[in-house]
This record gives sequence, C-alpha cells and structure tokens, in this order.
Amino acid sequence: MQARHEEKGRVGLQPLRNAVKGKTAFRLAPEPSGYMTVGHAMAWTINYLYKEMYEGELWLRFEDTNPRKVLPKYYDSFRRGTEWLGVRWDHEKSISDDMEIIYESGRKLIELGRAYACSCDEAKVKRLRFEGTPCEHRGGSIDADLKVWDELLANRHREGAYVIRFKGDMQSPNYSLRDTNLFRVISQPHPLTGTRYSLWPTYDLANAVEDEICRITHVLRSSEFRDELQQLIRDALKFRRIEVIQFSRFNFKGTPVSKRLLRPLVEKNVVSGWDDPRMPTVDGLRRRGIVPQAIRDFTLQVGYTKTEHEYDWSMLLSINRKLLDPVSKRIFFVPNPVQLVVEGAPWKEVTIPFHPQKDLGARKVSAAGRFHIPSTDAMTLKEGAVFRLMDLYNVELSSTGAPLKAKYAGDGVLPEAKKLQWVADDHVEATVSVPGELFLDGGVYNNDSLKEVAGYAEKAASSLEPGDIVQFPRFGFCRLDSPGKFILSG
RNA sequence: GCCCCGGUGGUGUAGCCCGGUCAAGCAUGUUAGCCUCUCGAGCUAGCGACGCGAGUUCAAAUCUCGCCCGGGGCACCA
Repeated sequence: MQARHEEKGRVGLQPLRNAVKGKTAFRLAPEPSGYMTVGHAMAWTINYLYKEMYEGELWLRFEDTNPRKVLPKYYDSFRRGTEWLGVRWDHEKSISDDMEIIYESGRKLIELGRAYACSCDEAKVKRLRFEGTPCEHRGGSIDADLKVWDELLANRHREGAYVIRFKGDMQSPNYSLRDTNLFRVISQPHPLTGTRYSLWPTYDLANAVEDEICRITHVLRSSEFRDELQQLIRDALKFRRIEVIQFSRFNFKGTPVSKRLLRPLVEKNVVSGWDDPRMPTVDGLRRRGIVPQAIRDFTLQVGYTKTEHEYDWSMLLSINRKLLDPVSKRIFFVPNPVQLVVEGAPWKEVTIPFHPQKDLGARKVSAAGRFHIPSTDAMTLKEGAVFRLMDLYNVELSSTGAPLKAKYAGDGVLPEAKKLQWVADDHVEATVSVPGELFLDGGVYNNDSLKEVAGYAEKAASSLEPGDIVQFPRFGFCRLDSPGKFILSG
C-alpha cells in the first residue's frame, strides 16, 4: 500500500519521482532546424522550474545530428529565445561536439554484438521490418562489422551504402524496436564541424549517450517520441536509468507550431517573417508584446498533461494583461479619428498622469478646442449628448456633421457621462496591427488574421522607444514595434 | 494494420493511483451588476462538463470489461 498523496490540488508543479535536491540535471534539447516556438518556451519553462525546485543543473544541448537540417541561425534563435524567456542554463553543448564519444559507444555496441552493419537498401529494410524477419547482415561476424565500422569512420563508403543498426527484436509488436538505425552516412557538411564527420548518429543513440555524459536525471519533453528504444540502448551500454516524463505538445488554437504549415506562409510573404506577431515563435510573441513572465505563469497554470489540447490565446493574453496593467503608461490613441471642434472652449493645459494609480510620471497636454475622437464613438453620439474628453473637460454635442461641433460644458467630472479619449492638434500618426489566428478551423489560412487600424496618438507617443508597451485606454495594450507602428498585445 | 498514450463545461485544468467529504474546485470565456475620468485592472453574482454501454459495490468522474473518438510511434528526421 502506498501512502496517500497529501497534496490538496496543485499549487505549483507536481513533485518528480526520484528527484533529490542538489542531485538532479535537466536538459533543453532543441534541434536547431527551425526557430524557437512557444512550444519550446513552455517545455523550457517546465524544465527550468524543476531545475530551480530541485536546485539542479540545466543543459542547453543542440541536437544537431542531421547536417542537412541544421543551420547556424537556429542555434542563435534558441539562445536568444531562451535568454529572453529568463531561463538560465548552466551548460551548453552541441551533440556535434561529442562525435568521438558517440563513436566509442557505437563501436562498443558492435563489439558487444548489439549492433551490426547493414547494406540493405531502404525499401528492403522497411519490408523486412514490417514482416518481422531479419536480413542476412544481422548474423554476421563482429569482426566483419567492425571492419565496416572503421571504413565508415574513414569515410570510405558513399552515403546510403551502409547503416549501423541496433540489434533489437525483429518480432517486437513495437515496430520501432525492430533493429532501428543507429548511424548513417550524410555527406553534407555540418555547419559546426564542416566535413570532419560524415557518419552521424540518429536521435535515439545520440540521446542515450548524451543523457549519460551530461548526467541527466530527468527528461521532460513532449511526447512525439517513444522511449523504449532509448532504454534498451542505455541498458546495452550499461548506462544509468533516467526518469522520462512526457507530455503532449503545446498547441494553440488557430496557430499550429508545425513548420510544414508555417514555412509556406513565410516563403510566400503571407506573413512578414518568422517573427510576425501572428507566428507562434518566441520572436513573434515578443513582438506582439507577450512578456516572458506571462509565458511562465501560463505554463504553470495549464501545467503539463498527456491529454491532447488546444490552448486558447485568451488565457495567455489575459495573464499578459494583468502583468502589463500596473506597469504600462496610458497614452491616448484615437482609431479612425474624426474631427471635433469645441466652440467657446477655454484654452487649457492639463497634466495627465501616465497611470491612474501607479506613479509612472505625467505629460502636459494643451487643448485649444480642436480635437479628434474615435469615429465609432462619434457615430453613437446624438445632438445634445454630453460627454467628457478624458482628463480635460465636458462638452455638449451641437452638430453631428463633419467636423463635429460641440460646446464647452464645464470641467467637473460627470459620473454618468461617457468618457472618450482624444488627441489635440499636436497628435502624431500611428497604426496598430491587430494579430489574430493564422488558420481557420478547416486549416486554411485566415485572410483576416492581421488587421490594421490607423489613427492618431497623442504627442507623448513619439517619445516611446521600440519595445515599449503602453495601454491605449479604451483600445488595448500595444507594443511599439517601429516608429509609428504598434502591435496590439491584448 | 500493429504498438503506445489520452478522453472532466466553449477553452485549459483540479479530482482518478488510495470509491463516499464531487449534484464536481480553479482559471479563461461569456452574461448581469458594482467600482474606476478606460471597452484595462479589481470586485460580486449567473451560465456551462465527468465520451458511450455494461459490470462490481450500500455507494463510481474515480475500480473492471467492451465499444467509440482523438494524438503519437512503426524514417538512412528529431
């Protein structure tokens, strides 16, 4: 009988099995074949929180064993993204740094009779694996296999001539255990090691070895892999057992992380790039004004499970807004502005604080009776309506033509009057991009996924720096992307 | 086809291992209201879920069996 779990509900992350404080090690193991996505960011967060919880070590380890797929800019993407996230790693390496060590393990497997060289072509391998029958190479002599191995290391065989296969179980109901490939020749130069190596390990072997030499104790990763083969390889090489915890991918509604779907959008310039604010990349999230803490809080709230899920952006955005609210300056932005002339208005200069509660400073605005207000509000106003220009004074609408005309109606706040944001003559032009979901339910591109709203912002907006996030009252939180161009965060 | 893994409100989760305290908690969403010189934040209230069927039991979201549905693996990708 096990002891009943005492935890009531889940406060943070659930405790890990076999985790001893100060004696754990975790890994972030991206393949540098694409940009870092929100999915990585969430997996990183989970690993990082555990690393902190157990005072462990954290590796950033690039899984770059396929020279055909990896590119230098992707390594950088992960370094930048991970840093931006606030996830600090203790060690960094690339598997391509460790080829000699991995070769040792490869040779050892052959010496132990647990791996062999096979020259069957791909189709034959596939057929035999399906049938569950071994090929003639499986029972060959260890010496002959070692000879081929040395030739492979000496780069004496063309690509495709030989592979090294793990001696698994050709009858296993789990097909991935039927003598899977461990090494193959790839003639394409590697971005980090050039032409020095041409015999490359596959994922399962590389990971088994690397997790051993990094002394990894806990692997937390998404579940697009099966673990049995790696365990068998570890056993064969007398490696330690490690805890593997899998969780399903972090998918967002309308925004698949799949490169297959995203790449065409970039290539056809449907989006502005991999950092388009609609993209599920960390660069995209950053441009959109999602702050790192929001990703951390969100990850903590949704946790990790094996259930298939499709997150809704609204939850992340809600968390983000709550983080932004106390630190964001309020600046007026008038979308689709229409002119308003206030007759008989006194010239007035007001000092408006940038935040209603927090002390974020203030700006001075002078008003001489000529304004712009949002057209959507103007349309609902009837003659005689009394409303307030926020933080300035009240007016009474006298005519609805263009420009709108109104009379000054006093300074005091009228609780029941509608309050509108406004800009004076010294406004600056601004546009706000409103990102939406990239794909509609059927998986087709959403033509409406990015809307542009043009308008005027008050002069104070011109002193903002790209990257600053402000709140446009009655509009939303926006991040300044480039001069005059904002992106709506939520 | 074979092999894993899942299925709790619109969405994400808690609860399941160890059956009763669950006519099911939290968040998000949505509706109504309060507060606020914002359609933000905050506060209050309402809405909304145990995939289906059988079985075990005094008692099933929780255990058993069958079915259905979803995801993944079965690469000289990771």
